[in-house]
Amino acid sequence: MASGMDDRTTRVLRHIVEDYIATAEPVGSRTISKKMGLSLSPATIRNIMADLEEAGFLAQPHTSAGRIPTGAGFRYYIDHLLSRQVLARSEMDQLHRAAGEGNGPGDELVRQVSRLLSNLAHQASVVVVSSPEQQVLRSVSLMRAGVERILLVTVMRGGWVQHRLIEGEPDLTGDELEKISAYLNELAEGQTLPQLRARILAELRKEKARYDRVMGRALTMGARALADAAPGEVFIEGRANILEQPEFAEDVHRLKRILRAFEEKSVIFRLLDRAMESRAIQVSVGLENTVEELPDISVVASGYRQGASSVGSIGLIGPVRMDYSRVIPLVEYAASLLTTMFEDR
Amino acid sequence: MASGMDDRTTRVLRHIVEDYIATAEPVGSRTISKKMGLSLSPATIRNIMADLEEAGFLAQPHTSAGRIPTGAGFRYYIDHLLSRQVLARSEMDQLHRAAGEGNGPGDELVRQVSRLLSNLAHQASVVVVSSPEQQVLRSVSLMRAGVERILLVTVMRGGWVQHRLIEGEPDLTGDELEKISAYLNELAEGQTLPQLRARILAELRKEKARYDRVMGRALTMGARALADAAPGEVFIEGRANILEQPEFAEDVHRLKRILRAFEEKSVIFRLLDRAMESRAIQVSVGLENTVEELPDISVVASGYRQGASSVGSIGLIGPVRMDYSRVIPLVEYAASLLTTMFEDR
DNA sequence: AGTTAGCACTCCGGCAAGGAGAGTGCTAAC
DNA sequence: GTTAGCACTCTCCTTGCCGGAGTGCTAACT
Repeated sequence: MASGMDDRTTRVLRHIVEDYIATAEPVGSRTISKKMGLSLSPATIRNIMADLEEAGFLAQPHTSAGRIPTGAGFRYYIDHLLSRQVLARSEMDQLHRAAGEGNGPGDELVRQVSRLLSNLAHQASVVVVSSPEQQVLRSVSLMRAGVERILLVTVMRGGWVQHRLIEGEPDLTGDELEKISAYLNELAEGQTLPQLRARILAELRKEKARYDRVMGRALTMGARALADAAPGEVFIEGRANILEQPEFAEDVHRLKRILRAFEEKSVIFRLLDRAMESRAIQVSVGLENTVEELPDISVVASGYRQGASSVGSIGLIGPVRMDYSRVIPLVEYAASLLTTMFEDR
Repeated sequence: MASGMDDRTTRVLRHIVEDYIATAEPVGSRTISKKMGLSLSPATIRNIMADLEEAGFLAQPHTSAGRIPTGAGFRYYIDHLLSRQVLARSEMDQLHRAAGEGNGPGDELVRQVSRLLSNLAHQASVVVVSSPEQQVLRSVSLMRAGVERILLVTVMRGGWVQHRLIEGEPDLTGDELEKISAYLNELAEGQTLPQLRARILAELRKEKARYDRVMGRALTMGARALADAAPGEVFIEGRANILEQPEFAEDVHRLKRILRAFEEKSVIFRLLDRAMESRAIQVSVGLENTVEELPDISVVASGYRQGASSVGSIGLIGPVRMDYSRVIPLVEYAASLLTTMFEDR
């Protein structure tokens, strides 16, 4: 069906989508005719438009307005018609610089890149960091954090730092704590969290642990602290950019819905979920994204990796009318930048 | 001048402010007359209103509209006329529960409380955490974070965790790192960051350091990592709540300005700056707050303490038309809650 | 002297009518 | 299959008008 369109028809569709992206207004037959160098008259374009409407790619807000692309129209455009823009040297440089500045622990890095991405694209940018469950540990440390409070700090490959508080631990001497910490660190290095858990349980079962007090303590504390899986994280930057888009500036209700969604991390998680798995860039248009609360927004996202395993994804969220030809390369570049940054960490 | 108003005049002002807070619309003489039990006729009220306008407490949007309070009007109301609402038991309980859930490291605690505060008040809530410079260290630890990368983790009293990356450190054996870490930890406990810096420099000057390799390394690394002061942090919760306020829903431009300000942490810092110093609650109305970008918003904030020293402040940001009688007790309670939470940490 | 009723006046908001502009669909001719 | 022409539709903007809300002023009242 979709492939049953001839070249001329698709060219018209393409022009309509691009004009609509540029102007945010319904586009009429005359405009397209001019844009195509008057090789076809407005009347002909109108016939083609009628066909496209019947096929579900266009819609009319009202009888005598121009056409606007439907979700399906955008989808077709993205899949078949889109020609990517080449990123400007300066944009790539800016992204690199942002990544360079974010040389703190992992979160600073992604945050900086995300912020710049959002400004370059004039959309809100979102990064999700997957739950650290699959990630590989580099080191762990136990630190005193208060009376009967101990902090377990874990550092993952790639520079992610996490900490969890263990409460109600009877006090230990500094020396004991150091020993316990060192012992746990030894067990942890190179393991994933589930592996470490399993390892701790295995060690606990060994007889020796029962006799060595320090070891025993280390293991039970480790088991306690790691009992429940750590959640992933979500960073959102450039919220104000979405106000740049006329569709949101006008419709306060939509704006409210999307800002509320930003406060609810689980929603964002679901939104970028698919991108994390896949290696290619993902574009969800309007209703396609599985989040009921936000039927009229698009998400362009791409996963980034740490070595072979995907550890998160970065993307943009905005109205369906987005400049995909520019935004898609941007997101892709940002994701690949993150991947390389994490490579040598 | 201000105190030169008789009781009747201030009562009228008070009713106008409260009615305006409730309805967000200019209020007329008839409304006030009714509200005061018709003890005064609309005509009399009009005369009083004219006086109040001359004194700068009221303004008319246009000739035949009612009056709305000016910034000065709100100021006077807050300083002299306000009667605080008593918090509902359930609200206090909710805040306590939020504080209980946030039993992770410090930031989770303030975040949870801030979020709930924002929902109870229907405003955006902001917490700033002062730069950790004045805070007292509980423990530090050095951890391996990558090739030639070491992470310095510091835990403050009150459960604040910070980490900084030290790059380009030649690799050490695990054993060496542990020793260095332990030594630094010993130096750090009970010190503030500046004290620790001074102490490290003093130790470095001692002869012994030159001979003990581990010690020497520990000190130079410590000096490097702590060279520049750590910045404070800012958390903003409940951004979407400001859309509840009709003044923002209507005026997209204002909305944009405030959302942009939220992305610029330094602005928020300046806004809550004053509250951090002072022990009492601070209310800045409109132009009073020193931030040029946001002349038409109010900030209600209060510092919270860790023992004797103030370590941050929590507050609400919204339109000048805020329900101060409710919001002020809320913020105060939240701040005192944070203070008690940090007490036993 | 302060308070009040009465009244003319102003301004906003809503509504209807009318015209311009944009764009369509259809028909008939090329 | 393409195009010109034309009638039609719909939105949007302007204009004018009316009712409502509220004010300020004046003159009468207590």
